[in-house]
Amino acid sequence: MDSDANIPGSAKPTINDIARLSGVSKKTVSRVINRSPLLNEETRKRVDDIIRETGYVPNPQARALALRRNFLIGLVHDNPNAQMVLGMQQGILSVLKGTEYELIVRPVDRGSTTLVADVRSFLERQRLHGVVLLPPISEDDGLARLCDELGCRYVRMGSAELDDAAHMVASNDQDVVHEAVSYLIGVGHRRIGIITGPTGFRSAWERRQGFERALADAGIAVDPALVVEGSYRFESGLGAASKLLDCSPRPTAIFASNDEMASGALHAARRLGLDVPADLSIIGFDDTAIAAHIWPPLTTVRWPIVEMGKAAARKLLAGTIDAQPEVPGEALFLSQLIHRASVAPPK
Amino acid sequence: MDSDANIPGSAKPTINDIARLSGVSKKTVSRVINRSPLLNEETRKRVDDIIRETGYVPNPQARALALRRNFLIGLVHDNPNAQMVLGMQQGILSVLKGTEYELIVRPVDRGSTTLVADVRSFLERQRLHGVVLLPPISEDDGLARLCDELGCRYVRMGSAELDDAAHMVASNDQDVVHEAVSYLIGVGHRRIGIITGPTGFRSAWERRQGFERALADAGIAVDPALVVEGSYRFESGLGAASKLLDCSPRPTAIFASNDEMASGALHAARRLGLDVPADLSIIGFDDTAIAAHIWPPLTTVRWPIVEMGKAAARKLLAGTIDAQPEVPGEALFLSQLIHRASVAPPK
DNA sequence: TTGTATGCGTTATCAC
DNA sequence: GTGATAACGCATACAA
Repeated sequence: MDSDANIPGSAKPTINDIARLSGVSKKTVSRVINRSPLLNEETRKRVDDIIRETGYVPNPQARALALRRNFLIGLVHDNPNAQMVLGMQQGILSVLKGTEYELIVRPVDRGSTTLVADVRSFLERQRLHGVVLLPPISEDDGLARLCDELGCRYVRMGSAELDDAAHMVASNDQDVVHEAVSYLIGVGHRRIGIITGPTGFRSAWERRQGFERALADAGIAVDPALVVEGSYRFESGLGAASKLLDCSPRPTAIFASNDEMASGALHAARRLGLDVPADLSIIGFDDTAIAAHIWPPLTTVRWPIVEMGKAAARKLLAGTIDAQPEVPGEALFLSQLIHRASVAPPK
Repeated sequence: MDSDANIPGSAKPTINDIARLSGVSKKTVSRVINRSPLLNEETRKRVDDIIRETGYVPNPQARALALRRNFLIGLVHDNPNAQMVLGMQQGILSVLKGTEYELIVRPVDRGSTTLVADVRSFLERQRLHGVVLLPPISEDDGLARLCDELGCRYVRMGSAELDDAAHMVASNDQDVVHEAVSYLIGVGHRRIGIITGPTGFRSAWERRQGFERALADAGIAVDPALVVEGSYRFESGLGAASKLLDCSPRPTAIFASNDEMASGALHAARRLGLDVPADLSIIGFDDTAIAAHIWPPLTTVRWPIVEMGKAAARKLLAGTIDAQPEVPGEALFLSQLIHRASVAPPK
């Protein structure tokens, strides 16, 4: 397919070439490109044919300048966990594929006092079509207001519904943890420990709430000694689990707020010569690659992260000519408990 | 800091505003922005002051249109493995941080017959400053030529030096695998199996070469039955290892061409009731999160992937005003063997 | 050393 | 329905 068929010098055709070749004005070509409704179907077709013949593609830079808006989607995050960033990227990109939109990745530093200012200058400069905000910075209402102020569409991803459906892609962390812990209780566990995520993370709070609610619903009091905070990292899981396993009586099960810490807990158990799941049951959260590949395979919670990425992109594209049918109620995504081999009844 | 200080209506200042405020022409302002050498130091300073006062930032869209070149770096890949994509991203972004460049991620499908055409239209449309090509598509010389033709800078990442230093960021896979296998031989192993990567991947070939060279150097013949191909996925590692462990006499050590397959091999050993490392030694490749978190912690090869990402970005930025000092000879990156607990002398 | 005129490729305005 | 003309904000060629 020679896309430069009618253009001498092999320069890429511009809107002017199309206008000349099809005997209409630039503006009319522009109308065809942008699917203007008030257009004679006949001229529409003629121009469209020329466009196809020449392989003309509008120049994104020129459009961006004229429209004061880029055809770019931003992924703004603070590197929470690799699995999440990559999964979201994958979901977003799969929706963007075939459209005129591209993905631009922008890590930020949530510790920085200039976070909002940084994002502001980024958005002002790049004039993005929209952004996806990942946790934990997605929990910052200031950023959402900033997007509104700058006229930049946004979708927040999070562990709870902290915005309206058009701006939110949420998972039901609290409920699924409730289910997981209830399952532990169901097979007979009574002393259950939790390794929480770090204070300040909404996901940490939601998961802990699910844990406590499950205990409460079963009439079990929460023993403060069985609640230890972690940082979502392997070492913190190792340390927290060691602490938990020092308690007496020892807990017979541990819910770790993510897989990495769960795998740390597994190591802690092994150091003490404890068999998992015979002596200690463990449930994680995330269903990362680790979960299925460690021994024993980890019972954990699977987050439909890629689907959430797709939903986020669809929300951002809503109303454009690249819009895809949006599934109604596509704001809340249900995580599910994946049963593997790290849970057994207590001895 | 009110960046709209002197601008009524709070519109962002343009080059015209700066020119007016500092009493010079647009062109002079443009020269200041682009660090033109032939400039009166005095006017330079005056304009610079105004720029700082107003918080003026040149509009990237307008620059892109005028320069026919965007301030964007592309990461083009075919989703080889999550660790690699993310590591490269991290490295690239850390170099791009603070510059005017942004990162745009573009997954492609190497199976598609239109791969080159797809990349071409992507590059033609986006007018990127440069691209980073990840394996396995980085091994495609056609893509490199395409970049040259389109005047798009590029850097290829790979397991061997398949381009000149300015366009290549390579790791020494063959040598480090030679080292790893020699180490196995050194502690006494004689029957060593290998789970290779899929045919057609340069990395697979390099690693296998390293394996065979190490055996040859030790005067050990390669037993074809001890060479099994995998797909770089967990299941293939499980299957390949099962095959290897079926041989008699059984191999006492296995080199798996990546961690995911190594972890599959670990599961295969466990199924047979074999103890690692007492009955079977295993070495992986990648040093992914899995490696340190499985049991026993996996001896593996660490790839300086983030550093390679940084180097790639630095090469792409060379010659720009955002250029960073480039370490000489920054084309070959040395992987290293990470000793953990999955290797022991044979019984 | 600095300024003027013009172009980059598209969209918006407002006529016809 | 369609078209001439002026933005959009910056850079380049060529003068001065």
